[in-house]
Amino acid sequence: MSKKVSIKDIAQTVGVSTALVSYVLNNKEKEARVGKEIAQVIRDTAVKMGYQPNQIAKSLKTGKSYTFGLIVADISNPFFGNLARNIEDEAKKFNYTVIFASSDENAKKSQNLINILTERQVDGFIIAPAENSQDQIEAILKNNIPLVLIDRYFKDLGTNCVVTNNYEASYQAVSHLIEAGKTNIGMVAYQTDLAHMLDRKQGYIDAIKDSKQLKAKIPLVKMVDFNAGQEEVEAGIREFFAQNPTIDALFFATNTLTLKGLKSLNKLNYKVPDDVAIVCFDESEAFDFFYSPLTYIEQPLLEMGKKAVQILIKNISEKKSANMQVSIASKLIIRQSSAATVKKN
Amino acid sequence: MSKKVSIKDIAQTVGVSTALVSYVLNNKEKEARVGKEIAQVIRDTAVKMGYQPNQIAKSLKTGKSYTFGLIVADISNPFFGNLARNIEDEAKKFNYTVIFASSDENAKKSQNLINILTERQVDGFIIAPAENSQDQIEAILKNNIPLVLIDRYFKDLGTNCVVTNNYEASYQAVSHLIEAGKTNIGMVAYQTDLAHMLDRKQGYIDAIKDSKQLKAKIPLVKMVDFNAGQEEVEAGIREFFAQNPTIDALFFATNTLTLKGLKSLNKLNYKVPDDVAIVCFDESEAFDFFYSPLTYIEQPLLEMGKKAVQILIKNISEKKSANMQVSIASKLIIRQSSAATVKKN
DNA sequence: CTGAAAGCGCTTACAG
DNA sequence: CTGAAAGCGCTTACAG
Repeated sequence: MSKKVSIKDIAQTVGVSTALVSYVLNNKEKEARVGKEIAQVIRDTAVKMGYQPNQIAKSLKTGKSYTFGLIVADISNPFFGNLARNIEDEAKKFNYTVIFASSDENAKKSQNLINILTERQVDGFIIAPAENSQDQIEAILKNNIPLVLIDRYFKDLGTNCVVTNNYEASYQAVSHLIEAGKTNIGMVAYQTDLAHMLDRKQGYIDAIKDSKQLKAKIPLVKMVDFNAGQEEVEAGIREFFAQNPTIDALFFATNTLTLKGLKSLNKLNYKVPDDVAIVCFDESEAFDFFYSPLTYIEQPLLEMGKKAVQILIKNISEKKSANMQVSIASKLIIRQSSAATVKKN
Repeated sequence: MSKKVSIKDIAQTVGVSTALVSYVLNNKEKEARVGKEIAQVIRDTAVKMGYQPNQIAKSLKTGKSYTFGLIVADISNPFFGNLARNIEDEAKKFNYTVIFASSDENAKKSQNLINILTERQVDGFIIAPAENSQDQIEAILKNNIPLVLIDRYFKDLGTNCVVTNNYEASYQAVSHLIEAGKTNIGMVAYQTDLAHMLDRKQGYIDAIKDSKQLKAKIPLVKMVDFNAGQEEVEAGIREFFAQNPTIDALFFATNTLTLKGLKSLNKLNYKVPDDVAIVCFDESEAFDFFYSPLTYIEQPLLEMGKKAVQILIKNISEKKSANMQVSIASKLIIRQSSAATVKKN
């Protein structure tokens, strides 16, 4: 029923101009040198009338929305859910609000989301870019909208980005498997040109190639489509083993791949770690409950989220700030699934 | 570099008034009876100039932001992440955008978020309310902002809400345990007055009391604080068993409780289902990987998300639409963790 | 068929 | 110390 109260209503009630009310309510009394008593009256009246500022009007006038857009592949994936939560918390510290959206790894959807968010005048973007969305990212830049890529990035674009050390982490994880005595380590990865995935693959490949221990230094990578369901992953893994019967360890490139992969291994009756040792990128509650707790690469989600927001805020407030490419170290958590091979004799 | 192009820029370029441009770009040519050729010129020019409407300005004028606020306990909890995703998708169908926020079950944070979102002129709220936030919900209503509660609700308030059939689902789950031959079924729940939790508890209690099979019809409920960490839950469960050594089944009230509970059982060396059978509310990827795959209550997250959005949109568009309380049936997924007791002789 | 004008709720030089 | 006024980018009666 009650109409919303505006600055004008307060001004009329107190008997001053809207300018004064605005100054006081924005704590600019000193700059504007507003009388102390009248300031107090304005403040009290605002409270009494239940005034809530209209951010939309403020935004239109100031050109700042104190909002930014977060585009991830899928907010229901706990990896992104956690990232989103950390981003939300950090954004709040700067009085920013987050509009989130899921692109499903789909460039068309991604473009659509970018348009919607741009029209809503977000002050900046944090994006985990989908494949083939490079031109969209460039367009944002050309529009002079601050932007930070997260999780993924584009090598050719010198944009801000915050990622984990994909190459090194993979290299380390695979080296760990080699040290554990595994001799035929396969990798299961997504079929994509996105740099983070290529880095993970390259880390795997180089660890194999650099190894002193391995006799056969032949990388074995199985590619799976981004939208592959349980059946496709299962078929892929079956095929992988058929082509390479001597595989004794698998390195999974993401949490979603791992979950589907583990279910596949169960179905195919491979025992972890005796038949196949496992290491995977990302974490999941499920990894703790697998009969052979998984060795995994823990990404620094908290630091990544924080850093992304900080860079974005910096870009928003400073006219021309240099681009930053930040890589934050992840951590290999070693558990049973990669236990050392017991020598049989 | 390039300044954003406005309706005024287009008007000047074409040589017409901003009114015409507005009509055309909003597809109101017929109502405004704009000339066909000039309409086409306007459209072409808008595209050529790369025009993107300023939603903020639109909102200020029309009083509609096409945005709503989603407040959940924690977006990084997959339960809420999934809900959020379904809400996002449904909202998009109505050209709505979602601002999300996490309250951490904390009334103070919740109030803060509501204020922020109200100032941003959201057209409505979808809220999984925190404990003791009843007055906040009432305040939203008094402000005439459309609102739908989700997951949880307040019995005294006749607000819109979309929940699952907590009482019946619990009743059914516990009855299932009784039928499986369990004789001392305990429940682990959160200590809270929130109605969804009370309903789950009551469902448990009544199933015990109504049972024909059970000799001892004594409900055993262990309460745990909402913010309890792994240690507290573990201590609670240890205590629970100490006080009730004959417990042979546990019913967990949520996914987070279940995850901590399972870890506790592992530590305490209870075997599922032989020492304790398990049934839990909600689902989790982890449940598939527990050595004894869990029997759980699957909530209809897709339908809940959709329905909540639909009710909200209806409330926004219709001046005075009746409140709706919707309960959607969940589904008991029966697996090994609640396998029937084998009679020993 | 089209344009001039008011106004959404704010902020902020400017003038006094 | 305070007020009148312009203007952010739009929409929408109103008048012609």
